[in-house]
Amino acid sequence: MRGVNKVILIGNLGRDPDVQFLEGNIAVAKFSLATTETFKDRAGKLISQTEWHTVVLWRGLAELAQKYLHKGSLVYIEGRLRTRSWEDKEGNKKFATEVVGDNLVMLDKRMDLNSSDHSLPHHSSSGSGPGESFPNLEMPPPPLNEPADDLPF
Amino acid sequence: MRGVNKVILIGNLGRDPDVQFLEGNIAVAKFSLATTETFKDRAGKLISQTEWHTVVLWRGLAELAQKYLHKGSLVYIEGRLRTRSWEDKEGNKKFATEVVGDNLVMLDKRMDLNSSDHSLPHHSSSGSGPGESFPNLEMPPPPLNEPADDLPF
Amino acid sequence: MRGVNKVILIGNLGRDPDVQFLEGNIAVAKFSLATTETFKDRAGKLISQTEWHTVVLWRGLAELAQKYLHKGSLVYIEGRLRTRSWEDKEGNKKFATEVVGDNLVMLDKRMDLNSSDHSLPHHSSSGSGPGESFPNLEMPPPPLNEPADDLPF
Amino acid sequence: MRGVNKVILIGNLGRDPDVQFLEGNIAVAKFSLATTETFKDRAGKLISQTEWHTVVLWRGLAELAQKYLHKGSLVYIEGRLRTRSWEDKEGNKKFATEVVGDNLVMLDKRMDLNSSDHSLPHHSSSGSGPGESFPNLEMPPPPLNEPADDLPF
DNA sequence: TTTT
DNA sequence: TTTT
Repeated sequence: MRGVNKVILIGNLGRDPDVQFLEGNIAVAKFSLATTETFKDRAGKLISQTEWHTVVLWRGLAELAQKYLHKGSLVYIEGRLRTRSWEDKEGNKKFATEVVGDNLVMLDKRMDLNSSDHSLPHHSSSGSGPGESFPNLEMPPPPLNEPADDLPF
Repeated sequence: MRGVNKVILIGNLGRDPDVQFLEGNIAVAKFSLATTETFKDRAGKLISQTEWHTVVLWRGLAELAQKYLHKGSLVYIEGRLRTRSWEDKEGNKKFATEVVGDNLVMLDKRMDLNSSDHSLPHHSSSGSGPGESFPNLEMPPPPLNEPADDLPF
Repeated sequence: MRGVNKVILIGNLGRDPDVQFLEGNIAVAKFSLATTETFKDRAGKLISQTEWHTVVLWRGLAELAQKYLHKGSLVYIEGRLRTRSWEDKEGNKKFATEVVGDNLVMLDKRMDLNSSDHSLPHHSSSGSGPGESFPNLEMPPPPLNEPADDLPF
Repeated sequence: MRGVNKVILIGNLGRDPDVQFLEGNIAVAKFSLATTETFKDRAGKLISQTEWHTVVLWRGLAELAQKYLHKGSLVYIEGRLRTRSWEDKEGNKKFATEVVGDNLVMLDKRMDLNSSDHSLPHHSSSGSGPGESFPNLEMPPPPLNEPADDLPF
């Protein structure tokens, strides 16, 4: 391949994720993410600029989103751009550009997953239950689990 | 600020850049960029997937684009996502997501800018000639860096 | 230029930043940053892997670090790799690779800077004072402050 | 996980890759990569700054490196930082920071892998021939994407 | 040396 | 529509 298509976002969810299950029980989550960048303009005035992104997550990441993300959550998303187009009922050509995430890092304190106890309550509006043992963690950048320090160099 | 909005693309221009000059002689360049990623599907078949992006460059970068980029050019673009919306004449809400570039690296051989002479002819789709000696490819044998700048550590 | 040298880190400071001022009152901050990635190995076992990085910040970013960062702070750092080498007193060749940051985003709740009130206490060990009015915010990726939506396309 | 450790490089190999095979026939490639960034200093003078990185690739990527990369090759590398430490024979503590790559894009024309034939000769420093028709540079006129996959939105 |  |  001779191409790269990469997006990196840190921002807050505008609403709770919308999660659906396709045939085969494949989860798809979708939410709006606001990234706000602050800088000084030429006059030295602090300018805050917010951009809204549509983020789409599949499978394990979608299930994580369903369980742990909600309106206001701060997340890091790494993914790629994808533009879809279609015609609405009036025959108007429509475009929508989305960020298809393949890595998700939750940045809210309450949402850390590094602990071995994953059943903490988490400020969630949707609720959850026991036994959230992350069978689907499936973090995308596959380990590779190299023989580490026996590098022959 | 608590946000990040970053895009990294490597791809080819679909057409020559469209460059305009706003009042104040501010250059704005716009072009379509195709990023093609190749991967294997579950059956092990090589799948090639092309995504088109609208890239917008301002000022100096737009002028570089005008001078050196053309249909087919391979470039690295680093920038941020920006979605604009408007209503067309029929009153339909329209959206367009663009990548506003704030870094540009030309990856075609003929387009190297490391020389101090930026007035080379370009737009050449094939031709070459003498003097393509790429002295900077013959780089000093690996490391051996200098003893820092003035870092007090 | 035909090169890219970019690093993106999210992690926690191992200690309070070490900040020094060079002649000309130029601030330089240095700290260790731990990035922890969790993934499943082939056996499905959750593996947590921590890497330590040396981060160096200059000028305005160094001053932000001094004021707002401390041991444990969660930050996003964007920068570039730089390897320095020297000989110690025994004449041994030494190398050190650092991440020179040119963007910093504080991800701890208490440390948000988007508010207009910047004098909040912040769990800091070093303390601060009133009137921290961010004269040096100087976020690196210069605004560019484009004439926005009067884009001629 | 609450960490990110990501490196993105574009540069030229300083030497042919050094490839070794560990037990289990696992390939490991190692090479030096020079990234050169050009910018203007305060006096407006063009400054060119080269940084050398040690890149390590595993398995399939190492095999690609062996087949297609050589001294001077221009590549995009995406990976993560890893610092190893050890003591040399004299008992001196040594450190080495490497970029462990998990994505590789070859940016030299001759090295395009978009074809399904990966067995091309490479190591050729100049020659060319028939069949370099790059049909994928003649891409379909911009957008007009397909109506999504099966996304339920 | 961090974080959960 | 978020966040501070």
